[in-house]
Amino acid sequence: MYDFINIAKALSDENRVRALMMLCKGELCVCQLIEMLRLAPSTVSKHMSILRQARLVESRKDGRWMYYRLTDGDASENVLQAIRWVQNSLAKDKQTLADARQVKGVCKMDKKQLCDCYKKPKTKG
Amino acid sequence: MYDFINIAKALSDENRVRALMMLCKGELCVCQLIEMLRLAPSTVSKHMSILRQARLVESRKDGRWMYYRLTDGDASENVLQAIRWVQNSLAKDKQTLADARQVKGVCKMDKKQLCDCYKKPKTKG
DNA sequence: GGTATAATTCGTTATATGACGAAGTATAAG
DNA sequence: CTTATACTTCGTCATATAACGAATTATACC
Repeated sequence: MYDFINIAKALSDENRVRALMMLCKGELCVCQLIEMLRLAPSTVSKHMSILRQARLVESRKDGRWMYYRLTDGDASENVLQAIRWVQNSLAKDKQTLADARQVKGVCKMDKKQLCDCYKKPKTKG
Repeated sequence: MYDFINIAKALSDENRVRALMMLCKGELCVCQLIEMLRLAPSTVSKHMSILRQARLVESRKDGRWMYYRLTDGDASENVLQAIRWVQNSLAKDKQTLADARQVKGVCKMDKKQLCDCYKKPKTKG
């Protein structure tokens, strides 16, 4: 029950669900998620840790960069079912589609440049 | 997205999830849910209205009694999938099994007697 | 009609959550 | 070794949520 509630809570915030959907096409770095969600680094980090605690995502560290991806093989059936539910429910969602479009561009950007963005006082719009 | 988040929020409270699971075997009256959850009538009523807003349950009024049941046929695929996810995740959950056992007894009780219970200052325990 | 009653709505309170910036940690670069 | 940097943790604040009892609504019974 506790695990279930944890997953449901993780899925009850729009920014977390957006992040989760963005990971459908492959792993993303925190700085890329920051760029997409337009939230403070600390906020995005917290969101991702909540998703990870719920076992919905996994992470790997590559140097200074932290990558998050959807949990796959080694996930419990309940987690997998939850992920399928999110994906089915939001496959045609407006925000999801817009994010999917935009994330492609973000992936092409140089990560160094990306990280510089959120240090300046909100120049990028 | 809004609908999805609404469902996830509805599922992120243990008492609401317990209520939902109790409805798997058939409809229940509010007074029966009050007895099971051991919460104030106003609290239970609020919980059920949240579940209804999320379209996870439907209700019918029979005289003074209000019955809630799981949404079935006329539900969206996303709602049905959410319900299946809850059911699969919690089929073997300890709390769920205990509730299933207890709810049988509550269903056999006289509703009038049941409703009297929560008017007295917490005698039943 | 008036009273009792099942449920809901309203108002209040305590706690949980989401946001941020500052401080801290771990790794890369000089 | 020192500095820069990508991310996380911590502390704080505003808002959301869950709980309750009081007041209200809708229906049954007299």
